[in-house]
Amino acid sequence: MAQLRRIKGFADLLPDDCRVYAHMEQTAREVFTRYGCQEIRVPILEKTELFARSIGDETDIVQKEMYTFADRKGKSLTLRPEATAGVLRAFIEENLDAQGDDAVKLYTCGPMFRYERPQKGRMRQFHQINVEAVGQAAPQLDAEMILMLTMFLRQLGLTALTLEINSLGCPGCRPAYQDALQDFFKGMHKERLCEDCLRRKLTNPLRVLDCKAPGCRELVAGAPVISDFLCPECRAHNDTVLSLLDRAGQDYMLNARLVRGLDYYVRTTFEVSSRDIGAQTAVAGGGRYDGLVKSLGGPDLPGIGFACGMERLALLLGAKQAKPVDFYLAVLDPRGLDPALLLAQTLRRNGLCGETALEVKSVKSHLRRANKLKARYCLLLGEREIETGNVEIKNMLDTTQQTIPFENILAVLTPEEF
RNA sequence: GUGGAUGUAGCUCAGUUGGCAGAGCACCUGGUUGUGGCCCAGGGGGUCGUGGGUUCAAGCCCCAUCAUUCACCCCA
Repeated sequence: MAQLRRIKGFADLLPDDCRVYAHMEQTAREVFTRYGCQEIRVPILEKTELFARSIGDETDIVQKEMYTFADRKGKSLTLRPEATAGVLRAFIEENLDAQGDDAVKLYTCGPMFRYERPQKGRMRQFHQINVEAVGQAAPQLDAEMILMLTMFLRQLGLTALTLEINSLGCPGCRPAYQDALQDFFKGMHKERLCEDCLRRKLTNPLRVLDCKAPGCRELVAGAPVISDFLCPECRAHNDTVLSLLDRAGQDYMLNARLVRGLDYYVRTTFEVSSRDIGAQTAVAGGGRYDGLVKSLGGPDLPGIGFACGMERLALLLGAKQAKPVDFYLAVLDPRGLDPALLLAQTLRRNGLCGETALEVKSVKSHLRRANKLKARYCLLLGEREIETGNVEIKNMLDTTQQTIPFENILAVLTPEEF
């Protein structure tokens, strides 16, 4: 019989992995809370239309990467490929703007799904930590979100990262830039632009800027830059954001070719990347999406958000050690099994952390196990102890050892001691 | 969707011109009548991804297939 295996691009996160993921989530929670963010959890399954409308029909995500299927009544549903659409849907549906706040800041984390070929740092099911801030168009919010992201990453101990920033303009000024780009690419011969870009220059000329083909990069170097086309409002917005980052001591690089893959971004876009995790370098990315909430049927509110890829952060973080435990209870005589379990229960009721042996073994083998668990104390319960009503307590760190009456254990093993 | 690489013990991997299936780590036991880590000795574990083919003989050569992985693409 063939063994059942996990499906392609879906990973089991084992205990060693989960410690790292829990650490990321805990750090995010702690840092984001300082900024007034609150947690929200939304379904991972939504109507297909939600993603098609928000992410953009022309994007690769919608065209070929979504897990879409019909439910039992024929409704088209999709496993979320990103979090923003679902969070904003909830924001609208639950009237979260009715609180009278300047901006509603929400974070969430969980699995996302994209049907792509897996490779290093790219899974079909992957995990993101996501933040959305809705209700404010002020550039100060852009700066705050970027600073919050970098504080989070620094708190995780990650420093060898690059922050890149760009402005994509707004519906007012971007068309002029797109026209200029199209003009620029119009005369380009097939030998110079790659196949994809020949198509892109008509459908979404901004994407050509992001192409990694050597020929295209060469060409793009001479292409018009968005900053020359920004309207006065976008320019002022961008200047304020950059100035605030400067004054906050935040390093960054301007990247006029930074174009994000989702259609809804306007003005500020940003990306954090690493060279140390393979070909997929982006660890976090986001931008402003004024207009998106309205286009999803909500009030006309501006917003900005970002996502962090947890798999990619995990590649940078490395393994996290298992925590030591307080005790391990070794049983050397069958009559000790019941008392051991009850004793362990008492210790745990008092806040201690540890395990009890479930079968009788040699002292040596018990101590080896205690050592492996990194137990601070190994309690021994054998024939001698049972007959005298004592327990032998061995301190695993300094190897000292004492015999004490069963009922006095808590006097020795107090939580304060740890 | 396209291209490359790799599938041998729980893990990481050796395996020569085709000739009895190996190491390190991990695990278990012992070295101490009831004392861990270090050290020493011993031990358990493998349909060599799967199915065909060539051969006296295949882990090794050929074909197919599945899986994994890296990259393109795209993105977190």
